Amino acid sequence: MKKVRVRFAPSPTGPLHIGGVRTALYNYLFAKQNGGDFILRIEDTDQTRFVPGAEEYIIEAFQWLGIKFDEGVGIGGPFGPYKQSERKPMYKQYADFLIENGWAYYAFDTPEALDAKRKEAEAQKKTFQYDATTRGGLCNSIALSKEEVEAKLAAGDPFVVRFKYPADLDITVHDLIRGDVTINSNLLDDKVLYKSDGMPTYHLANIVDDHTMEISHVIRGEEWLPSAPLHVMLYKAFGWEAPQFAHLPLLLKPDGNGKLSKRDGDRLGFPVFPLQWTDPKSGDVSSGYRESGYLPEAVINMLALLGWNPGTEQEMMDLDTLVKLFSIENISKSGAKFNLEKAKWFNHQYIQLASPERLISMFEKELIKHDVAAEPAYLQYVADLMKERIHFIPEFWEQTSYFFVAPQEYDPQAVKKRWKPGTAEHLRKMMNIIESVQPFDKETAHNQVMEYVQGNELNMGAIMNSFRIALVGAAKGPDLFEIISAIGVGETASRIARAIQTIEP
RNA sequence: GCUGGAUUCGUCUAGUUGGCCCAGGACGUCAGGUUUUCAUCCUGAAAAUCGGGGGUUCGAAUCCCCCAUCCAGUACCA
Repeated sequence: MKKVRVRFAPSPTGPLHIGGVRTALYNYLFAKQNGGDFILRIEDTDQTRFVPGAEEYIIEAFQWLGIKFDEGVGIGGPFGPYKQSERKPMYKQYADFLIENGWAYYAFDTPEALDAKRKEAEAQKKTFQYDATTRGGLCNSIALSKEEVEAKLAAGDPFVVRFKYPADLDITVHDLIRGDVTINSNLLDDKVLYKSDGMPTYHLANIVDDHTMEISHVIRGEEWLPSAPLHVMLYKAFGWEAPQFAHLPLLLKPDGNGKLSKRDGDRLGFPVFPLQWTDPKSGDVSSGYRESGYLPEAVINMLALLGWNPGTEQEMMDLDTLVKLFSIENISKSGAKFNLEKAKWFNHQYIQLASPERLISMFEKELIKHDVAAEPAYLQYVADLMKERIHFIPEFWEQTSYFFVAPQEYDPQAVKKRWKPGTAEHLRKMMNIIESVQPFDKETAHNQVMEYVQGNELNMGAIMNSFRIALVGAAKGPDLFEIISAIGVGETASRIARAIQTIEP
């Protein structure tokens, strides 16, 4: 059996879309499961859409995700170059081969002439199609005489090469996910294979590269399904064995229908890109999963389950497990809507699973952003206490800042609800009790304070929350005596004093 | 418009050869519990007449036919 070789082939036209990441992930899982190779090819045949930095972005994104390529741009390999612009010289001969064998022809029609044809057809509520019925009336090597064609070529007139579909032929694409898909060639138009700038189009470059790189399986987005018949015909024209095809369902926007797009993320508050991206032209910044505080394994797990499942009820799967369990048969046929809540849940799960070392390292990085430093042992203590409340990495600061710095303000709603006349006096007395516990012990302190609260028949909820407001700044957080134990009795006393002064001036 | 694809709880989905499905799990939602608060956590509940309509069958989410809706493609873009 042929060795499994799959590729991910993005265009460097901007940041990598999360749907593209899923496509790459499925390719990777399939390759690794079958002991095959996973290749990164850059499809930059459209020079007008090239965006600087996009290629580097793609490589960095996969590095972050832990998805490794065996060959390709940035790695090298025996089938290089892996960038289509660098393969430019080799495509011409394949276009020529097609022309020589009657599978393609030269077309000299200007874009303006074709536009006019399209508008004309549109006016009659029809669609203009460059095909067997219209070829004869257009400016190409089928309609023109041999001499005219040669004269045009000799004169250096711009031309494209178009594929010549045989008339009335049923073309069947066997898709691993959808089964056989058949379409009649009369409904297809003669696609441009080779552009007037001397570059192949996607279709030609794709087939030539997949063949010469010995790709065994083409796993790509569903948007390619309509052009799959062309690809099948191209393999046939060249006399090459076609790879197996699998067209993945689309990733849909969470509200309504339709493909997930860049704008949806900005609108709905979740990233559409793995890494943050700054548009080099406009300067617009799009958020990324990494910068938003997602763990790469959570992103991978969530993405894997958007359109696939292991056939069991297992949901938590790391990359290695995914490699073992993945199967093309279990890929669903319909598009999947992105679900922010589930993504959040996954991230929470993976934060709970993170090793203490990793937790501390993430924690430290967040603190540095706020110019705060702390001993690893202290970080460890706070992390153990707080990690189950954290969903995203930035919360390592947002949820824990009071362990490092005194609150700068007090939640007015909480104060209004919990801070009553007499509160200050009770806090002072409780503080005295806590200070009298020598050496400090959180359980002893807790018990003695409880005695005071009960002995004075105080409202537990009110009094403890006012204490909490003083330490935290809001009515939230873990056990009070854990906080006191962490920040120290001295700091506790000064926070109490400060709260009283601020709230009851 | 044309062509192709898709259609099970709000969402992701299980359901592959018709009966074990008056449809299971997860996220979310709601209720209760735990807690001094918030979050977490635990327990429970509601939630899909399987897009609709016809068949076939003792029996259909699963097979057949028709319809509807949604999506994709329809560029010298990928």
